[in-house]
Amino acid sequence: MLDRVTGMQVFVRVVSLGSFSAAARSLGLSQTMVTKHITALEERLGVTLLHRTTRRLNLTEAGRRYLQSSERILAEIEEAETLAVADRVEPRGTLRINVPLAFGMREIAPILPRFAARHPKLTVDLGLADRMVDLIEERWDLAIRIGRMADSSLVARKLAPLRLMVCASPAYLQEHGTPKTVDDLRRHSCLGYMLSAATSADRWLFGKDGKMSVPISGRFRADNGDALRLAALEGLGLIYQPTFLLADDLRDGRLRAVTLDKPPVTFDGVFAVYPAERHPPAKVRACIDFLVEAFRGEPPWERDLPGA
Amino acid sequence: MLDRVTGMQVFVRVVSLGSFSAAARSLGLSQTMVTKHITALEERLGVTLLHRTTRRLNLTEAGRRYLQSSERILAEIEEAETLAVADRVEPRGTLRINVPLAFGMREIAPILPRFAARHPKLTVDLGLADRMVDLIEERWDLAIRIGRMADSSLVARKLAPLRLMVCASPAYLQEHGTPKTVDDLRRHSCLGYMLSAATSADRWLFGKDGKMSVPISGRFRADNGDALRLAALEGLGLIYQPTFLLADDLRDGRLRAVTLDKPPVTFDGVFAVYPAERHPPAKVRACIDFLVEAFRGEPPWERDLPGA
DNA sequence: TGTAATTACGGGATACGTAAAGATG
DNA sequence: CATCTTTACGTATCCCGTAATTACA
Repeated sequence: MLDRVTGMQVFVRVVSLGSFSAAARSLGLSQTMVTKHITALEERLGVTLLHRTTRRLNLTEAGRRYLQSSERILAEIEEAETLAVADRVEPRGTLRINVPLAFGMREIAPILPRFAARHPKLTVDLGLADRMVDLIEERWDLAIRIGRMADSSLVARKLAPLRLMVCASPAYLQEHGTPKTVDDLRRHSCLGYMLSAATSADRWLFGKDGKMSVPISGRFRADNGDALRLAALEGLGLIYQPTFLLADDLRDGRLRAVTLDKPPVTFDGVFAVYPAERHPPAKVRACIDFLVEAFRGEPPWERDLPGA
Repeated sequence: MLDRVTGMQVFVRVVSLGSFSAAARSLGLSQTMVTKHITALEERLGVTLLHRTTRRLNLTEAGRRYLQSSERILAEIEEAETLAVADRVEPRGTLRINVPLAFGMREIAPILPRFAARHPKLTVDLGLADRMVDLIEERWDLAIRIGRMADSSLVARKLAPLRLMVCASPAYLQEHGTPKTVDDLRRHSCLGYMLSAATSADRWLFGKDGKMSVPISGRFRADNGDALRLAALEGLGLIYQPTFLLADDLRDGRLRAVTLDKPPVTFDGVFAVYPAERHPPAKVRACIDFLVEAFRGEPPWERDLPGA
């Protein structure tokens, strides 16, 4: 069957130009196809749309009605497609981005408004949550994930490297001593992070790919890095967290880095992840580009970092 | 390229059923084609419409927007096609019918309101004019033509036979005598009709197909049969006109039929003509059927007709 | 492991243009 | 007779379903 939309386009053009051949030339079609489109349309509808001789064209009443409908419908199709195309060209609509709480508050929230300001037609929804969200189910366009990537239905793009450090408050170290090896950790209070697979609440991982796993114990656990940080500031124990979380306190001396005999686990880094689709919308690509740019080179939280 | 409208239909169905295969079953398509329609749509737009795994479907933002557009567009297409189809099923809109003045006033105007009353959605425009109108150019849906058909771009349907008669007022015949042969007409005042090809203003035609042509002369001509009739009533001469024009006067004795040695010209009859199109609208077909029915058998103007 | 979406592939329908015919003013 | 629409006809395209493949819960 001949495409109905094409049929409408041909019909509208024929009427506006008043001639089959003019429409054919104008549309880059053969006269043959113009005839066929019109007759197919009439056949489909069971109605004559145009009285035609070789010299004159006259719309029937049905033709006039159908012409109006066609013009409206074609305009709406074009509008619909324009809207869709706009999506891949210019950031617009709503960008829903999900970010872990601690990293989000420190590194994303301060700079994201600049991104929003850059794209007037875009609304940004920033979700701060440490739990593992289902991007598709909850309709997040984008998320930032810390650590190692697993989900295969997502595309990940690295935004920055990530380092973990063990540290504690000067008061704690003074009182309990400074551990020198990962084995020493067994005799310390270690504030466990309850969420991440890499730093489970009762084990800390060290070495490349976290091959060395050390059981830990402590009197305080949380599923939130900042809560652990506050506990450490109070001298409750050692924490083992990414540098972005610790940087301020290290620089100000409220926390002190602890160097052990094994290097920290190597995480892959900070990633932007989004649903694997053939055509990610412009807003997603633009935001990722923005973030990559913002964290290019040495990430801000690594600058002038004392200790290990 | 895959039909865009079909694509929209598939897309809408997929979303409403939440599954490609369900949509395929529901539409009588293969899963294959559902996939292809959706991906073709996405390819065309350059935008992902659906996040999909084998278990779940989730609209993207662009998909939600396009869904709304699609639903509206499909509804409008259906409405447009329904309107067009209604045209061929039920008389509706405006029927513009053009009828010769004399015949129209006598035979059509009295019965056409019944036709209009029968079709509530129909508006009837009755045009009474003897001049030869261009149906297509002036947008007449239908015309009634008296005599012989010529125009090939029109379809003609016979409504009734047509007879011509020569007659005059009793006073005229008393004063000038009654002609017995067509040759006698040369010595009479013949009131010429200026319009019809069959009865040209200076010739009267007799015999089958009008093979016998008789030159005439008279002191009064008109392009309107009724004007000639009134002249004849005043005794100005003979007239040679269709019986429907003369019937009343013959019955009342104001005119008297004249029988000559040659039969009147055989006209084809009274015809309904309409533009030759493959799909005449219902209003045209209904009106013709109505007229055929009204004039079925012996036409009203031939009943109880005295004279030849 | 079973169901759903996607890809591979072959056959048949058809959209398209060239060229010739028919129509019109 | 020049121009425009329509028909005839051959071809390359692509639309479609079957079947195999991949992905997911």
